[in-house]
Amino acid sequence: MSWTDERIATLKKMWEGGSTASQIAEELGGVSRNAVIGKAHRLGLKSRPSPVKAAEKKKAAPKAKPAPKPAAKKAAPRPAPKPAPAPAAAAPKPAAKAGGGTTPSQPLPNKTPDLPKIVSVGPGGFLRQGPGDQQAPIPPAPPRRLVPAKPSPEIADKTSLLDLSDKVCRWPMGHPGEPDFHFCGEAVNPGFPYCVEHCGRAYQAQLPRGARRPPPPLPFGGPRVR
DNA sequence: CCCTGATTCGC
DNA sequence: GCGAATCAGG
Repeated sequence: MSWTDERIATLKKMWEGGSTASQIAEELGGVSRNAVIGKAHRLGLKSRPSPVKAAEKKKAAPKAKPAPKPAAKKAAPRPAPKPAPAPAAAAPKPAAKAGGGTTPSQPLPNKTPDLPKIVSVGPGGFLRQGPGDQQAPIPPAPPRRLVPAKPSPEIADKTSLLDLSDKVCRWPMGHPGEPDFHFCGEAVNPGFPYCVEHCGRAYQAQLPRGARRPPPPLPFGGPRVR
């Protein structure tokens, strides 16, 4: 397998999107995890949130030891300070985006007006919720599943790879290389590469290793059928 | 052991 | 440039 333009683009997108090298390799197909990593480095992409060096514990605890930070053993001075945006995710704006397929049969008691059941706060500043209320509070939109609202008119107004900027959501829709592949294009959640809705999908609490569910974690609408 | 990314080095 | 082997860490 050779690194075509599309494959490189996919690699970049997924790498920046936070996918692991294994997931990227699986999506691309025909390449190993090492190949992805090697290529990523050759492309100039550099270490994003890697579980290995997740020694980032920002806590207001009375820790009198700011860590002396010893020099790296090998010649690899990777100054990845990781600013950590930490936006005020306390008030997720309930964008009443009635995308055609609303379900009016949802009375939504709203007995507890402002009382989000938040268990803890994730690393990126996102709210980590209990298992029961998965994505309930964030998107007010009812359970919608693949709305055929816009079947396949044109790719005219779709956000292509070239239309990406810091202001629009970079969430990929469809598979790269396919005619209708595009990106979300919505206004981004400030400080993040995705819109609010996709931030909710991109930044989820990592479940235990053994209990990962294959279907939801990644974009691209699921694994490609080969 | 599993996983992760980083780096090396022969090709 | 490529990627398997290896390294290093959680």
